[in-house]
Amino acid sequence: MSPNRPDAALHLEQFLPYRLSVLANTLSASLSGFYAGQHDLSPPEWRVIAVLAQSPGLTAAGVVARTAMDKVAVSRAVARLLRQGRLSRRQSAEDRRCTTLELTRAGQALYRNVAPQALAYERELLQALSKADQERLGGILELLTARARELRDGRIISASKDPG
Amino acid sequence: MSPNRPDAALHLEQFLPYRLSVLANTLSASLSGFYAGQHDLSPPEWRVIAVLAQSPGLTAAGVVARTAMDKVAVSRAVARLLRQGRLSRRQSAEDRRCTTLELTRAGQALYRNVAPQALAYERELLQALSKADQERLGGILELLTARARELRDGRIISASKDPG
DNA sequence: TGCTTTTAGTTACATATGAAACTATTATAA
DNA sequence: TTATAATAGTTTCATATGTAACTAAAAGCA
Repeated sequence: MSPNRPDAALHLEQFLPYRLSVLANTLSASLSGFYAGQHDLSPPEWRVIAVLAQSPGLTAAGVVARTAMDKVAVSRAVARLLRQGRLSRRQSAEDRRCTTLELTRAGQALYRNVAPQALAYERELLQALSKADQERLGGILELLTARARELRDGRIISASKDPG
Repeated sequence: MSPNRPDAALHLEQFLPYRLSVLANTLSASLSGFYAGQHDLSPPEWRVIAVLAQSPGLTAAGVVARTAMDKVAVSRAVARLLRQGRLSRRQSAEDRRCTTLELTRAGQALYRNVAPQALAYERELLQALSKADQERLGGILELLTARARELRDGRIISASKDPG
């Protein structure tokens, strides 16, 4: 990848991808415990609900495009939400391959119930940070996410030139 | 980050736990592709290697304590690393329940090979950020992780008093 | 038109993961 | 002591997840 001092030690608890993974998993465990315990809702299902609350009438592919979920996850979440009566779908007339998705009344009620609690959770979390850090965080995540995608997609082979 | 009233809409792509999850998963996919492709090594296995490189002679429980991994994951990773000859273990004389773990020469060689590449990857990633943001990030992650654990363990019920 | 490719979405399979049960050993305490 | 609880680590089982294969419909194109 890039030639650093080849003998630099890696300290796991200081390693950024590891730290992000631990944090994200901790949050995810809290939240999914809450979704599951209170509402019989898995995290992928919640994501689908949240996205459709904002953008009713999306197709499954549309949900995929807006959520970093893969299409199998979306397909399964949608199937379960349909069974639960939280979602309805209608085959498109022009293109009979796709179906558009909408929240039912029950789905909308669920969203109105869960969304404020999720936001309250986020607020509690952010109170760990100063106002200044809260404001930086959004930008930092955006930059890191963009870079992570570039690295994953191999658009960056090795840019660093031993910056010392 | 998000100025939300109790009835504010939740926008998934702005929701901190979601964003962290997407970022962590992207990084994890890159890295585990690399570990697996180049070294036949799973992420949990890599974590065990990294921790033992720093702290030889830990028990499995010691690895658990230092890594947010659960004991089943550690047990499985250790079993596989033993089979691969990357780890050795010795039953403790005082307490015959526990075994101490050490990297073999092969394990050490693997660590010396992978660690610099992982660090290089981290460096590439961090170059997305200004020097100032790089320095803030560590502190932010520490604060968020601590708060996330408090929330998960229920030590905080609801502290916020509508700060808006 | 008819052949090939692409896209939407589902299903099948193989692997990963975590909770809980289990084995073996040590600690506690009546 | 000897019953009870606690700890280290493994195994079992049930679920989650991703890859690849599949079906159906549409698009490209010869």
